[in-house]
Amino acid sequence: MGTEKRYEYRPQEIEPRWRARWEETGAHRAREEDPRPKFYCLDMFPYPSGSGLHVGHWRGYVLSDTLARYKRLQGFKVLHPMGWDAFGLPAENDAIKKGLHPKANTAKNIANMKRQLHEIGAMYDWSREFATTDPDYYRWTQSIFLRMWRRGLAYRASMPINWCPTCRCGLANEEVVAGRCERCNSETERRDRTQWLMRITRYADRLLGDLDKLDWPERVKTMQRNWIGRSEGAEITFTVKDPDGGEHALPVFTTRPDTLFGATYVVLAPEHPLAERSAARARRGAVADYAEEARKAKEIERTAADRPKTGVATGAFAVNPVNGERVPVWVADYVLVHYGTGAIMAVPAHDERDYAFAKKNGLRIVEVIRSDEAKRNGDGTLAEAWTGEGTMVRSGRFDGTPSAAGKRKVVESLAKKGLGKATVSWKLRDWIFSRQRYWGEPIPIVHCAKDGEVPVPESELPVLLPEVERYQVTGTGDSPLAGIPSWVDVKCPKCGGPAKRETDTMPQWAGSCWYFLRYASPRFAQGPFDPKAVSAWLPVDQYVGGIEHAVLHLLYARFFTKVLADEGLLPFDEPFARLFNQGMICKKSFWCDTDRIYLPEKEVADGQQCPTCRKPLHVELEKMGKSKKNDVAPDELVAEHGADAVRLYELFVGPPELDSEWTTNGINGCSGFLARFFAWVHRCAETADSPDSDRVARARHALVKGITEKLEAFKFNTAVSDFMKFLNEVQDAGPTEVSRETLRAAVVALAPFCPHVAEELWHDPLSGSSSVFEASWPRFDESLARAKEMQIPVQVNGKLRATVTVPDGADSATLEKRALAEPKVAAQISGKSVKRVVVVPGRLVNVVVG
RNA sequence: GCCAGAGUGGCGGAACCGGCAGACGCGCGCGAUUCAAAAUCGCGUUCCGGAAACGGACUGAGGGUUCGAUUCCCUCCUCUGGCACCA
Repeated sequence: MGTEKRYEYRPQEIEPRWRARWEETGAHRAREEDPRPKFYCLDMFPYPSGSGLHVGHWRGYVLSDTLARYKRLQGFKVLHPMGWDAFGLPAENDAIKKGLHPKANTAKNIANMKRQLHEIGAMYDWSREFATTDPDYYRWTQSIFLRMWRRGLAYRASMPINWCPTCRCGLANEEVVAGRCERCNSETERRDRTQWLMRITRYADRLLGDLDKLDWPERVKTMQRNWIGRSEGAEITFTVKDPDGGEHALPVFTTRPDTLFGATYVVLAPEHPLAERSAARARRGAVADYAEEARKAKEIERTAADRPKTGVATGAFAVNPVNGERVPVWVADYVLVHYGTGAIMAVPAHDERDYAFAKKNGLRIVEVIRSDEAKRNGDGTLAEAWTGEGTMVRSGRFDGTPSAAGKRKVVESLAKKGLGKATVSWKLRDWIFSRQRYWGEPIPIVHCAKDGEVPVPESELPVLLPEVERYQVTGTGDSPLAGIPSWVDVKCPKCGGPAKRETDTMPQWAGSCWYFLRYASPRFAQGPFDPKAVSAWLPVDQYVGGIEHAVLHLLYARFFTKVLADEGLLPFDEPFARLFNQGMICKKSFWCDTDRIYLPEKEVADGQQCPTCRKPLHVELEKMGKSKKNDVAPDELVAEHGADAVRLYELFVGPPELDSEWTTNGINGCSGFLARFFAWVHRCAETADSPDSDRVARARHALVKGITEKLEAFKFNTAVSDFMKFLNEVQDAGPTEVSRETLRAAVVALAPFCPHVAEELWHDPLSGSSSVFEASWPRFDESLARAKEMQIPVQVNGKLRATVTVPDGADSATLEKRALAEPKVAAQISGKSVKRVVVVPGRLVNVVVG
């Protein structure tokens, strides 16, 4: 015990030294000319926030770094880059809050976050660092935008948009959650504005179909499938007469053409062009009022699920193409203008929403799909809508047809008359791509009275953001850029006449749609990326990040990649082969209802009371965050235990894909383990090299086997416990039982997890001449990883009664004999007849008695 | 409502393909060291009964399949996340 004191583990001394050394020697540089196979390990692009990293942020970074270093030791050339997603609303809002210019504020935040990331000890290749706000980068974001514009993928349209009254700007649909602004939680309104959109819908089928190619978590793929929302059905054309006698075709979308005979009314979305046009004169005012109300209604009210269905009759009638029946036309906001055709045929007997609406408004309910499973009233009428399968009835010549076959037959018969066709509808909508904000990439388009939209010539890119004093939103809905005539007024690149620059900027997502391509050749000046470098490094082999990007970023990045592939710039059309979503780090938060504030744990009085008002606090386990005052800064932990210990605990805290609770004490176990490991290696190295004893050899092979298998399976938490188990075992053995080879294997196996201490031990006492990361991953021998003797449990009727020790590989006969000879077993079976003995060699013996 | 995921000691969690439930760590208890404390080391630690030997119970609840179920099947409960009038 006294000797251990000599080998005191001092991470504060070891870690900065090795980080400086790696930096000096360029140890983490990814080199294209390296002949080894490549591995591209990427963290999701961080936004450099001003509030700094907490241990929750560390989790993903530690995870990806451990994997990257493991791959490196396995003989891959590893690309593990880092950079900054620095444009966008949060960056701008943060700057406004601090009264700084976003450019200065962003630079400050980047410097701070980079310093914090260094502490982790990750093998980032900082020579490839860039930010989306670098003109050298956004020049190419603008260039890619122009490629999309030329392909007709970027276009302008006037449409109702989500307007956030607090941020005073438009939001993409994806930024509106339950009718509220995702960032500030204000209720959003609808306003009309000319917007830039991306025609992502043109790629809907490929974005959906190619999900099958990806090694991604199933839930992320499911979320994307739901978001894209492919729905097979039919467009069926009804006919509507307006009061002036004009006839209008009214296509409706349905997934249930088999229920067409049960359509008892038709509903138009309030914004549908025929709503007012077709309304009877006496009803026109009511329809217009209803539409106006619906238009102004806040999104939150409109989408509330249990909201009662409202609507007005237009007084017009539509003709059902299958039987010529006249049914009333209604306008109701439960029909959405942007889905399908913005109009539906209502079949109350077989659709819950139509059923509710029909009941409320006294409309007819006609059952046309017969099923014994349907719930009925005493008189045999439907007690609720039957939405399942059944047999067609009251459907003319289709009577008796099963509904599944009926879908096809009805459409076929309509198609012959040109009154219907099979179609596919998508939930996915085009992506609103413009923001009325200062801090984003200017959209490189010039508006000319004569030539219309004119792209800024490539040679004039980037369109730089002007340096300005005021960049706050105007509140008029225009970008602050609109208020700078010297920037806005330009000559038309085409005709030289007076023209104006587009003043909208791109959304934050823009820069993160292709950054993973730029890392391959970050300083390339002839294009967004060097095709050679991109084909050498891409696609990304392992992408690591939070689940919050399951749909938006990951869908947009896939979209951009497909467009660039169609441009002939990429030899692949999916950017991220494999995806891993780490769970969140949580911690208890303390909320005082009276004071309406969160309290940090250390200010909470005994008995979980508020220190000021003495009332009990709301205690909840929540995602760690500064705003909830439950964040833990890594700085103090690093100062006390070292980065390696923090890294180890980040992995040990729980299964990486699940949320885990951070406990302050938990890290002690990891830090203690490293101290013991450090001393153990030194102590063993002191003795003359001796061969491994049997148990040490076994422990080593079991360790390497365990770590290798667990890293491959992303089971970082149990990999760490394998290490602890190993040390517990070999510590029981004396130093003279341990070979040099075992020490080397253990140190290399630790290196992905705790790179600093592994590097230190590799050099001293193991006298490595180059970096431990130049070593190769240790091999293991399955047979040596097994113990020579094993304990086999013996059960009687499934209950454990004894354990016998037998040599590894003992056969069934031996096991049975030994088991029955066991006194405790004999006692249990005496006086009973042995019906059967189940022997599983290497596992157990179960004696069945009756 | 629909679709995922989860439910195991005081706590975080482990358990290969159906084979000793509770690995590993935290916490706690006892002991060593210390003038003392921290740190460190050793031993113990699912629960109930028992001084102990030992016996019994136990993986959200209930049922089923099996020699044997945390693991497979059915019914139900709870929690978390996503979607939510998408016709």
